[in-house]
This record gives sequence, structure tokens and C-alpha cells, in this order.
Amino acid sequence: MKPLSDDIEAFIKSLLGEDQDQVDVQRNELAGYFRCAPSQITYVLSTRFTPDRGYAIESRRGGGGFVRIVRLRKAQGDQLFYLINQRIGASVSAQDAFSIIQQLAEQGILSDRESALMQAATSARAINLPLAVKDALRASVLREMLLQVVRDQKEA
Amino acid sequence: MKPLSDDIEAFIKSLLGEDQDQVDVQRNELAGYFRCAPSQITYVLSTRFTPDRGYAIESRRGGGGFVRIVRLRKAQGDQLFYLINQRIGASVSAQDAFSIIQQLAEQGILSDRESALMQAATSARAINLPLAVKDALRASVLREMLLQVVRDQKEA
DNA sequence: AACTTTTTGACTTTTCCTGACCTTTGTAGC
DNA sequence: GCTACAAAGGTCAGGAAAAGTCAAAAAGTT
Repeated sequence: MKPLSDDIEAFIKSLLGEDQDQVDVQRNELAGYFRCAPSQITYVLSTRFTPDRGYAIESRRGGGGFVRIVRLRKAQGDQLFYLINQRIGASVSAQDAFSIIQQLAEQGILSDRESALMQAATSARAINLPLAVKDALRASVLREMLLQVVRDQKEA
Repeated sequence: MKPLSDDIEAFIKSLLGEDQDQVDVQRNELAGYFRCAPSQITYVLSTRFTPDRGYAIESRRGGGGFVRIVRLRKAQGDQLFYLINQRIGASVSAQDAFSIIQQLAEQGILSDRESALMQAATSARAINLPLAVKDALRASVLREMLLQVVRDQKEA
């Protein structure tokens, strides 16, 4: 017996057709449709729609809330994908972040202003935390920004 | 289902055209138009037309009363200075960061891409830390990025 | 048996919306 | 000038509508 999560995954993917790179769903509605706990939808999203599988998730709570699943176009973001999923692992030093950003700027993927902003956000000054966690947090911040770059490229 | 508040927000913004930096509305009339409780208008004003987002509200009660929505256009240097030194203190919530960044984008100080990057860097997803420290770290990250914007403006 | 993946449910947080009650202002009648 | 009433807007607590978190139980796999 195949797990329900596979069905849910397939269903969501079917909502993302050819042209559609983005879809909004309601967690409770989806859970109702599949007769499962709402948190299982969260589980599916967090295990199957991850950046390394080429997806990003955004959401809003409260009345009129939603979960948005965005398919990232791999073709345009090949290098970015590598950076997001391999190069930036669980942890990145300030120096590594610096060179990653610089490289993207040199390639024209980031403007000068954009790269300067990202340097600022990932600098040692900005992320002043205990050694044990700061490189992990930098990884998280940098990854989210790079995911944003990928999303933006998809639009253009 | 999109929340009504979004419609009301959009409607009010449409009243503020290009040249128009100020508009008066009547709370009850607006509530009648949108078929909602008058207090919802207050809700929209107090969540979407805040100083953080670059707006100010004045009002008068009684006969002939009104609510005036004013779009603030502060001198750019002063504005950033205020944000860095006063507004962003030791701690900033994700929502407040969002508002502040959005305001700067609306004023043309940040491009859409730049503001999206900053949103990503200060989002709850990027800064996933214990409650006790996450708003403090967000303040630090946001401040460093704004300082970078100032540096950039000095150059130009 | 040990391990991994799935599934659930209780609890939390965020956002939206309303209704009951309060305060301020204008005005009509004395 | 008062007083009373009407016509605004303000406040606040609370309910409803969403999504998030986390640990533990259940189900598969090796």
C-alpha cells in the first residue's frame, strides 16, 4: 500500500501544469480532500517540496491564509541550485558567503547594489551569534536570498 | 478567498493617485460600501497604513467627521537615519521588517528585487531561532542592510 | 529488532472580522 | 449660553479562520 503522502505529492504536482509554475492551496481544504490531518500536508510539503527538489514554499496564516508552492526552473538557475543545495550546506562562513556572492556579481546575476546588500546581511557584524550557531544561521539567510533570486529569474 | 482587508487597502491606495498625497474618507461610508463593520476600516488603517509603511492617519469625530490618510514622503537621508538609529532598536518582528522594507520600496529607495531580497533575508524562514533571540538578530541583519543602502547613496 | 517514514492530534501563533460600548463634535431648541 | 440629541470616529475583547510546531504513535523496511 503506497503511502498517502505520495498521492498528495502527485496531486499537488498535477496542479502545477505546463505553464503554471506556482499554485496556492489551502492546507485545511487539502487535508479535508484527502481525509488526513492538516499537519500531514505540512509534512508532505516539507519533505517533498524542498529546494533540492526544485521547489520553494511561502505561506500566510490567518483568515484568507494559503500555502504557495513555487516550482523553480532548474534550467536558468543551475548554478544557483548547486549553491543552494550543495555548496551552502548546514553552515557557511562569512568568507565563503562573501566569495559566493562576489562570484554571482561578477557573472552579472546580481547587481552591485544587490550583492552589497547580501554581503551586509551575511557579514560577521550582522550575524553576531555564538560560534555554534552563527554559520548555520548565515547559511539559512543566504539560502533564502538565493532562492529569491531564482524565483525572480523565473519571472523574467 | 482573499481577505476583504486587502481589497479595502487597495481601494484606499487607489484614491491616493500620483500627485495626491492625502485623502479624506468617511469610515461609515467606506464600511457601507464594503458591507463590513466600521471597525474593520479602523483595522485596515491600523495594520496597513502605519508609519512603518509610510503613512499617517488623522481623524475627527462628530458631525462632518473624517479620516485622513496621508502618505509621507520624508527626505531620504533623514528617513534611513531614523530607521537605523531609532526605529530598529534591539529587536524587530518579521512583520515590522516587512513593513519597513515595503515602505522603502514604495518610495523608490529600493528596487523590487532589492526589497524582495531583504524580505527573504529577514523572513521568519530565514531567521529560525528561539524566540528570545530571533527578533534581535533580525534587527541586526536589517540594520546592516540599511547601512549599506546609506553607503550606496553617499557614493552616488 | 532496529530503523526510517508516515500519520495523527494537541497546542500555538497569526490574521481577520464583528459587536458592544465609549468619546468627540456639531447643531437645534430653549 | 446651556442642554439634548445626532452623527461621526475610537477601543477593545473575543471569536473565527487559517497555518505552524512538535512529539508520539503507527506503519513500513532492512
